Amino acid sequence: MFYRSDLFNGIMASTVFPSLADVFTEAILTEDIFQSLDQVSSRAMSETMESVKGLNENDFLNQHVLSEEKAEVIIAGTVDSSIQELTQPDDLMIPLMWPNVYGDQGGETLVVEYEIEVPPEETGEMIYANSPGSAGDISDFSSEPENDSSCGGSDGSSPMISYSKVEVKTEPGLDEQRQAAPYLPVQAILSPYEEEELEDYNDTVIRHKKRRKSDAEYIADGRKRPGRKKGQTSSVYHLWEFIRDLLHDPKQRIIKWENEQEGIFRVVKSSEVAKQWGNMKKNREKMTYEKLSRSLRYSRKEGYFEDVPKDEGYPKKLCFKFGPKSHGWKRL
DNA sequence: GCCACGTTTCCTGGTT
DNA sequence: TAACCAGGAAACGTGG
Repeated sequence: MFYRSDLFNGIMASTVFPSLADVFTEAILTEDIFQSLDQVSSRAMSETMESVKGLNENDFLNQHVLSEEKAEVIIAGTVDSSIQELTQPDDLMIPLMWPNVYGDQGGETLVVEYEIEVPPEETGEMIYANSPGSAGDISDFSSEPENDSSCGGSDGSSPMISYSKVEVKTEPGLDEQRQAAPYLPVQAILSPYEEEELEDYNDTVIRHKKRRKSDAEYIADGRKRPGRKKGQTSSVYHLWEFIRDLLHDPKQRIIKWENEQEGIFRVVKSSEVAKQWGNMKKNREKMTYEKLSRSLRYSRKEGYFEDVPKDEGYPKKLCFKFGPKSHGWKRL
């Protein structure tokens, strides 16, 4: 079973359609997807470019269903375990981080940090792909990079990418915990070792931020200063993504589809959903369904959810519908 | 430090 | 009466 967001949003959307760059590292959480991708990992990326010809922007969103056969053709070209230099938009096709989170492979995880800048003359504006820490980006628990060639070299040049490779050991028992809650991102369940590594990593990020170039340096380079722009979405794990991933988990019984084709779902155990959302956000016991539903109403205002059609027999309570700004909830 | 986003928290009032 | 819904207001955490 393939989910649209898994196949497209995370890997190719921003390549073909720069306007979709904000979903570049969308969560790839289902085990099936990892296995499928691994089996085809050696195929050339050029096949991907051939495969996506003829698709339009809507094919990467939630409006249409692609056949599984077509999806397999597309993902066949998307995976290449090698790290290559990124110098132009098409190079974004390279999978920038590809962890071995499936199967028992000793807990090794390859983490690749990256930063991509597309020259203004090619797109009319700068594009910044999501950085580690975005939704579904499991590199959050990575250790401090061993080889940080991050942007802004000492010679004043501006490298197109930076990356590092690290190994993370999985503590005994974590696999079981993660299997018990497959709808949660990996970073939701961390070992003490990984928590420590995460702190180190965050410290590194803070130090890195302090080294950011000045406005004058960016102007001298003929570039815009990086930063969130109006309308640019956050890369944190959102409530609608949490609910979507819950619905993708066949084992859970706390939320269910009322009409999957329409994106209408119903909360079965409100307190349990709130509790798990609280755990996800490190909010623990403080989260309640009252607060969660308030967030949900705000999300509805923003378009991530929308009103459930009246007079169509849906429950009046605890029933919601995904909105136009959410995606990946419909199965292919 | 500023700013935008996406909540979180608290609240009042209404509905089922 | 409990549980849920609706939305205002302000604060907060995150990340560019």
